[in-house]
Amino acid sequence: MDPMRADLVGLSFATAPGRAWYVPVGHQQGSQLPLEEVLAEVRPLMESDQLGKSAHNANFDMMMLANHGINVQNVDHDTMIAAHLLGKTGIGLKNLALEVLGEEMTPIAKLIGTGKKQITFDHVPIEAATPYAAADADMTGRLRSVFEPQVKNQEELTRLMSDMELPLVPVLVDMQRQGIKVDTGVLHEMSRDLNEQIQQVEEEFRQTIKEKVGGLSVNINSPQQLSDLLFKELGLPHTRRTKTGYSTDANALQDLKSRLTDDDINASIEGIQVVDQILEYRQIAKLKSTYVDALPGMVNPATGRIHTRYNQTGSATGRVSSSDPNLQNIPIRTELGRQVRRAFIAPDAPQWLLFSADYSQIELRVLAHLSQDPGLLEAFRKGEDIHSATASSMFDVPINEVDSEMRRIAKVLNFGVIYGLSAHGISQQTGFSREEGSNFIESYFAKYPGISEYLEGVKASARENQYVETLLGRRRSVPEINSPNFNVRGAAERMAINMPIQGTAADIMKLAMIRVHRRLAEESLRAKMLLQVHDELVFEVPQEEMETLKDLVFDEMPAAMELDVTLKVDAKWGETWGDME
DNA sequence: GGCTATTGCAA
DNA sequence: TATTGCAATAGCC
Repeated sequence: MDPMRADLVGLSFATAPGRAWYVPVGHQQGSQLPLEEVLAEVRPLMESDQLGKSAHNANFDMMMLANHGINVQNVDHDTMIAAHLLGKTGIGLKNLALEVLGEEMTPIAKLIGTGKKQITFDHVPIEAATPYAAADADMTGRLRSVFEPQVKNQEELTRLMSDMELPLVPVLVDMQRQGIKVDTGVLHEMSRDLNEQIQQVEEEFRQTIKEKVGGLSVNINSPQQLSDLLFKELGLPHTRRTKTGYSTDANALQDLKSRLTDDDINASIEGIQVVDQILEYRQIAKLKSTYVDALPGMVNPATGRIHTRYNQTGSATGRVSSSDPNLQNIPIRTELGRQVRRAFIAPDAPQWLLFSADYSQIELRVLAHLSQDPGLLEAFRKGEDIHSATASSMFDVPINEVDSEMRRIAKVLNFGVIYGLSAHGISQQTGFSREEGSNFIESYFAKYPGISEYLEGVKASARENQYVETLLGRRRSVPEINSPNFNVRGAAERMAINMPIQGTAADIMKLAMIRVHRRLAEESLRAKMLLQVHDELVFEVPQEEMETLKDLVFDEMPAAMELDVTLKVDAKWGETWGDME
């Protein structure tokens, strides 16, 4: 087999961890395949890859083969991207085959088994694997022939495909392969500390509830059991209903607490104590189970790094998502949480550092451009703090007389407008009444009439077309926009409002990543792009390249898209992701 | 073990 | 009863 054969088209089949097999697209079930030949060549390369069996997706393998001079194109992934652009969100090859082609495909589980007896795919005998590989190849080929013309039919989608999604693939793969270094010592130490704290809080919790429940055990991790405890045993005032009981989430518990504090009749030292203990337990337990204890197990022993997976076809708005682990939701807002970020480190500090560049208020800038609201545009052009500027307008005071409460409220409105605000949402976020929430919205739109008109326009267009789109024409279908059901329609309207804003911001970031990646290569820098967190890019960089990298991202990120407001980029750097300035 | 519900972390 | 994600635990089948 000639490794550079142009018609060897890569196709991921059965992603056992770190293992994908490649067969030419278009082969049908039962046809003769040169699978043995392909495997003979590809398998040793995969076995020898330094990252070994670390969990990765097909593109990871594709690029690995490309690095070894095998000219593969991952048509499987390309087809999924096309399907995604066409609005087929969140479904894989098997579902697409069923939905689009009416073909039922046998799940891999049938071949490799499940549970303890499960084997990885590279141990499946070749005779057994061949028909499955052929089925994947066949379906992918047929799906491509369905989707390709549909994409070509729409100029915007063709451009998104050729100028954005396809060039982004190798960027994401490089980031996945590079990984980020993690100091597991920091995490192990934290785990011990948190364990003690958890034991202590749980013990206090048991003491507090002992008299009420006697010998009965309450699992503090079970919302159902907590609901019974708080609202049946302790008789506390009800929170909002869920399907299984009363809500015990942090919001509900905070509300409950304030009612227990304010209301003399319900005054309950014991109740307040239990609620506080649950809240504290939850905070620590969440951190420990989701991050502190989980992350060390995700470090690849060969690289000492965590290699997240980036999903290019996972979201309805065009965002990239991250999994295994998700590095887009590592804590930062509390000091305890930020400590987790400190475990993400530069290699060989201080010769190397981590560097982070983020778009400042990208979604509000996008909104200013899309809505052309004069007030919002002007505020950005003046370079003002946007929430203070909004507060200044809303409350009719000079910007230097805006106090923190006014700014807080304005900030809620600015965020709210991106999410499709409601009077109720605003009241929840601000702590004011629904009535006052409604008044805030009214004065907000009075000052930003362009935003109001824009939102009405988006909704009208959505009702007409059943879809909304970003500035570059990425679409999201919103069929329920015309639902007679108030709740269903309302939800669709909020999605319709949010998608063009969030999606345009996501498009900008994708273009920026392609530009920055290209420049890093062109200038042969050792700096590497590691993470994307929606509006932020994280790099590792040798100190002597720091200034170059800074100039580079300040050049490329704002230039990703030309809007009527400039795209501002902030940067910070340090030895860990947790302490940067 | 697969599925749903609840909860909570990020932008 | 604000948008987009991913993931942990409980609890059911």
